[in-house]
Amino acid sequence: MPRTKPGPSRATLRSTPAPSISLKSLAEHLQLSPATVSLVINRSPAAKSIPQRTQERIRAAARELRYYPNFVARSLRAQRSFTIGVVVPEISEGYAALVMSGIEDHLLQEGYFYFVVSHRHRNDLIEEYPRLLQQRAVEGLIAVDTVCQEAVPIPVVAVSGHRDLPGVTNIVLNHDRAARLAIEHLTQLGHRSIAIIKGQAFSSDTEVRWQSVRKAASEMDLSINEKLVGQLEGESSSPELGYEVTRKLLATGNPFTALFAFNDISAIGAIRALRESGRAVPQDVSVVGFDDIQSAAFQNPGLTTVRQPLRRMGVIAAETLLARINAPTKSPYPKSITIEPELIVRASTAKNSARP
Amino acid sequence: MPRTKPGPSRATLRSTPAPSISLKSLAEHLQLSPATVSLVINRSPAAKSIPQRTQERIRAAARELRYYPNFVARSLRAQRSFTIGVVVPEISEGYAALVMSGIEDHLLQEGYFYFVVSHRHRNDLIEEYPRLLQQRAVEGLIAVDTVCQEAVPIPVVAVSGHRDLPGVTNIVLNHDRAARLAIEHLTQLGHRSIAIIKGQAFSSDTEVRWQSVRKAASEMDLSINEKLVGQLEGESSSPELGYEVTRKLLATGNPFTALFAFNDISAIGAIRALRESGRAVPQDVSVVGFDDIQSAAFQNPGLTTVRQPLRRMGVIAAETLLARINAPTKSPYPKSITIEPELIVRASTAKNSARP
DNA sequence: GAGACTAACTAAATCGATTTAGTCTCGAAA
DNA sequence: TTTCGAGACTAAATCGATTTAGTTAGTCTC
Repeated sequence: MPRTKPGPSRATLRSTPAPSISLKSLAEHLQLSPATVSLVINRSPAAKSIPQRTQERIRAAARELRYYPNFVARSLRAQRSFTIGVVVPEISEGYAALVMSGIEDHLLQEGYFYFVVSHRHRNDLIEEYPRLLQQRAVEGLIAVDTVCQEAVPIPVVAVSGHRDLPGVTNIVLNHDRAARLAIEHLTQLGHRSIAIIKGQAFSSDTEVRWQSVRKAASEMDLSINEKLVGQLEGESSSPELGYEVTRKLLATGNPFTALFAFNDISAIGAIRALRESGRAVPQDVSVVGFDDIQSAAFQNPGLTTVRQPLRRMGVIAAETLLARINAPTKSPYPKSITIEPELIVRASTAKNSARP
Repeated sequence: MPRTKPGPSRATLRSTPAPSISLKSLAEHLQLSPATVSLVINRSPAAKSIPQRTQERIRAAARELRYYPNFVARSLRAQRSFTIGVVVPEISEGYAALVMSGIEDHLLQEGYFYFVVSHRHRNDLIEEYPRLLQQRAVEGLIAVDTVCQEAVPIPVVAVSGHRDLPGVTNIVLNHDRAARLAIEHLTQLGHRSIAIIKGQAFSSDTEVRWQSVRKAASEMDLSINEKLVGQLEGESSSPELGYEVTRKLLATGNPFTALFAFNDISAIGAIRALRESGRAVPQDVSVVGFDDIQSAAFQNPGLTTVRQPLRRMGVIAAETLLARINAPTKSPYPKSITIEPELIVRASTAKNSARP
């Protein structure tokens, strides 16, 4: 049975407190036909035979009676909604919020609005929401850190997407470069025993980044001790997760002088675990985060981290999506766009002081 | 001239890659009229005279041909959009993001979607966005930490709103209680010289909270030294602001053993400034924040703070708004709903060790 | 066999704007 | 005096679904 949601299944007629008059009543008031008024208001080329005087009169009346075209009627007629759907794992996370802020910037500027839905890693919702959004007539989708399951018939841009799906443009960080920046920084400081915290299995960046880290390490003749590799576990996005992994890493007894965390949040948790175990950061252990979220700079010590230009990635996602939406159908589109990371050195990393 | 945005002013006809067939074609396929099909699909009471066999046939075909009712057409006819507008100062702030996450939870559950717009404290946008949202046919508005300028003809719920406007339901924290919790906590620890950081002038909570603090202080026979009162300045929401004010407070030379910040973000900045000046937190100065954002717990030391149940406030805002939207017109609605705060004691406050 | 009912549908209006294909009037050219 | 063209509009179809007020055919009743 087709889903009749959203809203109560039988749409009930309600009298909304009429905010605006209709084209028809405006036309009546002017003693003209709706057609004429519409042509003038939309500055259609077909209005060129209508004398300036009449045009002025129409516009004046529209202003005076506060006529605003009904957006829904217009959407129906034009088969366009000027609306985008944005799918994120969780709104209240710094990562998604920053990307969204970039998305918003560009979309609103171009006259588009967007719906946000967050799936909290629930697979049923990841499948259902794109469908619901399509029923809501969105013209395109932006998926943030979310692996889309099936192809959809509208343009999709995935921020940190990594699967090569038809119809999807992926915006990806240059992870090879990101890993190299971090590892290089640490090795240059003299660190050879580096612990790594991988992301959760469900995060779309996890696998790619891990490969990049291994690649960067081998390029620098650094061997990664498997005993020093941990993985975030759990759905939440609190530093707690990083704290737990780090405690486990410490518990194994394998010494390390540096730690590269999957993201800033987990790096913050890691620092707490290290402190509790009596290790000072950065004197005993250097810590590098990832993302450069706002509070990274205001940790104590300030967090050295690999910055992802998240806001910028949001803007690019929006630009790319609108370009695809407004391009002639079936014209080619980019399958992938690469973004460059940047190393932000703060106070959580220092020269290795352990004797060699 | 009426605003013809959003979207290009002349709506252009585009062939969206047809994702769904229309009611009409489904009806043709079934050799029935659209009316019949509609009645059955919507389980309208008027369909009771249609035999079960036919109903089954219709539903089966709908499923098979993947018929989904066109939402825009439905909206137009029913004069309902099942869409809400949410106005926030800035998406990427923990405060708004948490409230939004609560809003979303409830709205989606009830079959509503929402548009988000962020005004970044620009007055022109604060005026324009509610208008644009109304043109987009939203059925109600939730304003987060935003002072609405003029009355709008649709239901509005303001989270942390404080002005008594017609048509607006305010969701407010019990600031008197919040201030008392913080001040009481500090005085019980033996603090008598307490510095206060007020919020920015544009924040809707600033004034109310300040009055509550004065009231709480006088109730506890504590006099607030004007020299120990600072105010956040600047639009950004980084700890930098709290850092700056605290430096100024320290520069005046007036001693204090405790500090009550406007929010957690500024408390974090304050702690940094205190440290830089050689004061340890909490040994030399106790610090209390406000909000209890996620990272408050993971500061070093963990931040003692007054928790606002932000997520919960979002849920309540959404509930209240939907109740108003679906209530019979002109029925009375709550002007104000009060939320209770909670003191979360962590490690940034301690007994006053200065000699009396 | 007329009238009353009921079951099983459907025609058509409606929501509000857009747009194509006209219509009507007037002045000028042939 | 017809004809053409332009100027100033407008009728009506369309987008897709909903819903009221029917219609038709058959059954039952007295």
